[in-house]
Amino acid sequence: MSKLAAQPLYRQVLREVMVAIEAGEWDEDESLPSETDLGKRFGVSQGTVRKALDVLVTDGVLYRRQGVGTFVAGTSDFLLRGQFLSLAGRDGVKPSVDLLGCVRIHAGEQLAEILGLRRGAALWQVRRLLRVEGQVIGLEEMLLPEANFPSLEIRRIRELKGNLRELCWRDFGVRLKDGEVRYRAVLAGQTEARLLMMDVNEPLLQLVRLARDFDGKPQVWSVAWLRTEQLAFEPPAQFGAQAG
Amino acid sequence: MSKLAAQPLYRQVLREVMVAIEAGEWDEDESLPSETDLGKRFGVSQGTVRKALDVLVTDGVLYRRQGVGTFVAGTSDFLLRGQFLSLAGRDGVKPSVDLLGCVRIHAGEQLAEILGLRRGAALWQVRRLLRVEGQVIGLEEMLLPEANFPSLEIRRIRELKGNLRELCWRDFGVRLKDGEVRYRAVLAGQTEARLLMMDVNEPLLQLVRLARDFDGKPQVWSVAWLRTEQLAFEPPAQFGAQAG
DNA sequence: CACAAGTCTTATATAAGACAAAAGATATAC
DNA sequence: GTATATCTTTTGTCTTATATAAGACTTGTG
Repeated sequence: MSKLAAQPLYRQVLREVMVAIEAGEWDEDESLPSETDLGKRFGVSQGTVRKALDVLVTDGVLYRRQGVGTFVAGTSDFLLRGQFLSLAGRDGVKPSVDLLGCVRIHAGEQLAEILGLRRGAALWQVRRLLRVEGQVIGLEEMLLPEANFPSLEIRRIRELKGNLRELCWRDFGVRLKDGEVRYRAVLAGQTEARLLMMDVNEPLLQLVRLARDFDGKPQVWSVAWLRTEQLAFEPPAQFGAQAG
Repeated sequence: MSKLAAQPLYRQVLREVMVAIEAGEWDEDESLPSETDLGKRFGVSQGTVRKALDVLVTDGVLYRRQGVGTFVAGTSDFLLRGQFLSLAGRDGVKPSVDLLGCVRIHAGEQLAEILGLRRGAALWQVRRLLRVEGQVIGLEEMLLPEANFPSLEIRRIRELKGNLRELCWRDFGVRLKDGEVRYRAVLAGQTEARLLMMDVNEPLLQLVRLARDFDGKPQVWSVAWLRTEQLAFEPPAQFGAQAG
């Protein structure tokens, strides 16, 4: 391991592992080499590798199974992380996704500023429909700078089953890190009502998120509108060892 | 440290530290003994203590400052964790709280089941109003079993500035752990509209949470209704070492 | 005396190595 | 053939040693 950096060893290991993942060295749900082997490779102890992997596990990049191995976590999709729960019940469901379309638009002033672009910059707008048991339950819209994702094709999105997150780093080398989500309650407008097959002025749960890459650069702006008459939305459980 | 338990050492330490905190051995923002000293006390090494504290830090029970010490985190209040952001802006504000009242009601069937009580069991209903810059922005309602919190007095709640969380473990020894929050969009009804000084059928962001104690027993059911015309709600950032 | 630079003490933070526990795979007994 | 033991590989736990950070204290200097 290079000595030049003034960073702790485990941070350097963390970085290297992250790079390897980004390079596609191990596929999704494929096991990494054992902590011991990674230790040999980087010239550090198993414990140090472990500490690095700990961070990636709590970040959701990896998951572990004792006695078996450490695996690359599926690059689960944007706002879809999280589940829907019936108002009384305890068991949640994940929605299925239908790609609606992918068109080229231009950034408004606000959006341009948020994404760090000049006004009027070209953007891809991708829209998807969320369903639970056939019922349309949500609409999701993502905006990506064309500069960073030059040849975004709907065909390719379909190939990856609409998983934009996966696509971003497979085809463009951009590994996205989730940002904070903001919640609002809004009334359905014309567009939403039409796509979600509901009446206007019905309440919708709106989620907004800015996803950045691991260098902190803004990459994807996404907004979702969810119908919550029958189901409530629950964001993904955050990790960290369970207390008790 | 007692050897009887078939749990890892650091879990036992974790438990003991938690008990000590619950017993009020160290006040809010007061530093714990050093990791080394705690190690002596429990008969384990500094590293083991550290691992236990790690969990409590990511759980938000403690916080650390290198070279200084480890401190008991303030028992910040329920749904108030989280902040409000103006729709464009990036800097959030925390709302101020006004206690509306505390009355004794009886559990309906559903609520009784959720809280693990018999139907019709007595509950305390506490209501609070949230304000940002004077503007009423939210209503919060909490329901606590009278059995576990026998003498809940509005005077006492006021004393602790409406911080129910603090009150729960100061006066009743119940340390609450946050549960997952569920989100919905609803329309304002008569009651909400009146208390929030708005029209009926305006959209409201509804947050529902079941808070349990550290033994997993359900303790407090809370619901909040938030106006999000001007501001969006952002839940608290979850911890875990920052990647890099 | 005032003030800044060094250094001492006490914290947390990191690293390595030894060992334990869990999960599969494989061999063995019956 | 099937159940049970044992072997191997992997993650998980724990200790010891050392590094780094932050204040307090000391000391030199105008």
